[in-house]
Amino acid sequence: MGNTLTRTRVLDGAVKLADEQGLPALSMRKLAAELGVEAMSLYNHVPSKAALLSGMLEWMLAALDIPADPELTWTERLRRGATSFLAIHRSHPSFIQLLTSQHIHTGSALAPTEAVLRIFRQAGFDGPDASRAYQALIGYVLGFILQQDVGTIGLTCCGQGQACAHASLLGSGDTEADFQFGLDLVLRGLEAKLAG
Amino acid sequence: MGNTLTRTRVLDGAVKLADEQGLPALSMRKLAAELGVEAMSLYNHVPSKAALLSGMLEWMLAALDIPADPELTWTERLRRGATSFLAIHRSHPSFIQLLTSQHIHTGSALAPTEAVLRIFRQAGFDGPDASRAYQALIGYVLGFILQQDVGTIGLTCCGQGQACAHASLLGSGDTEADFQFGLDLVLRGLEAKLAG
DNA sequence: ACCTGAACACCGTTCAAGT
DNA sequence: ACCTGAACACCGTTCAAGT
Repeated sequence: MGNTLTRTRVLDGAVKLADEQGLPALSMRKLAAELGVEAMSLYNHVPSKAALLSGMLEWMLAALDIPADPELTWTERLRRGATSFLAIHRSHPSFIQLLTSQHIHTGSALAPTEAVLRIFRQAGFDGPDASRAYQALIGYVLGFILQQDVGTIGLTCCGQGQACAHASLLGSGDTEADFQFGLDLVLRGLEAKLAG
Repeated sequence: MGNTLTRTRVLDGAVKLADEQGLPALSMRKLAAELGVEAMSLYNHVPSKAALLSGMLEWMLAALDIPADPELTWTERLRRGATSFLAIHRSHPSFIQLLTSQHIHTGSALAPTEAVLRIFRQAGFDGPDASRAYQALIGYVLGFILQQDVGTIGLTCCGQGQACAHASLLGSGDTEADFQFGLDLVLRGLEAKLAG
């Protein structure tokens, strides 16, 4: 039968479990049960839980698409890359938490960074400025996503007796438009930096 | 003797332990031992570990200073607020992780948000735009800090056999300057939005 | 080579008992 | 009112034993 336990089957199951029940609910024992196997069997395909989490992150990063197409302007390429990043977060809510807790140094994690830096260099940013441009862009993208989970959720309730006008204040409803607003801000700012 | 266990003493100890050994090392049992007490004694002053973590976050947020001084330009007030935020992260490495994992809805968490929104409204941003300006600014600040822990650390090593030029590529050494670079980008972008 | 089950050293938390 | 100790339901992981 095709039910042999394998590394990809373990990763698939782990991502599925995290997607459905959240990252805190993911334990080796629960994952094993979900796969109809004993907890210790997992260790034949993954050396530790940390390695499992890193594997899940790589699994998700595989969907990241940063176009290198020279027909597109550099801002357009970055805009699409950022949007692809946001899409991963939408499909896998644990994405950001994995990204910020798992330190991976494999090619699959470095490739995206190099791709973005390459775009900045081609656009005309020199060494240090390419690095800073990278930090500004990724900073915004990362932070915006983080806020959706923190800010918005955390602020749906109010202290004291005041009514809750805050939930609507932040996140105007159209998250996609909110995201593009700030993305535009950063990209235009970088364009201006390049011209001036 | 002044060794009576108290909520503030518990919070002080928890922050200290997290500062020194990292958030993952903070357990109710270890914290109790540090305070020379049994684990269950903590529950007389804090209802749960989640409440302890929220308490720690409020503890840290108390140091956040967002000036309201009308003598300062709105960009200067925001710049100082953002810098104060970064300073908290410097003193307490767990700050961001607590902020993104603990959903608090007390006044101490809402006050900073309202302060920033007030500054944007006074600057001339109307409802939805104030919200988006807020998201863009906080997004950058949050994301930049996150990167320091992720990006930089995660990328100090390289895949394959290529030498490690990446560590120096990102984070040009002067983190403060790197931070101000992107902060400037966002604030100038918002200024332009207001004028145009 | 892969799976299993018992075991170890941890967790947060409940509950009954002490003062 | 506050502290304690045993206990419960979990963790990740080691190790010896099975196939």
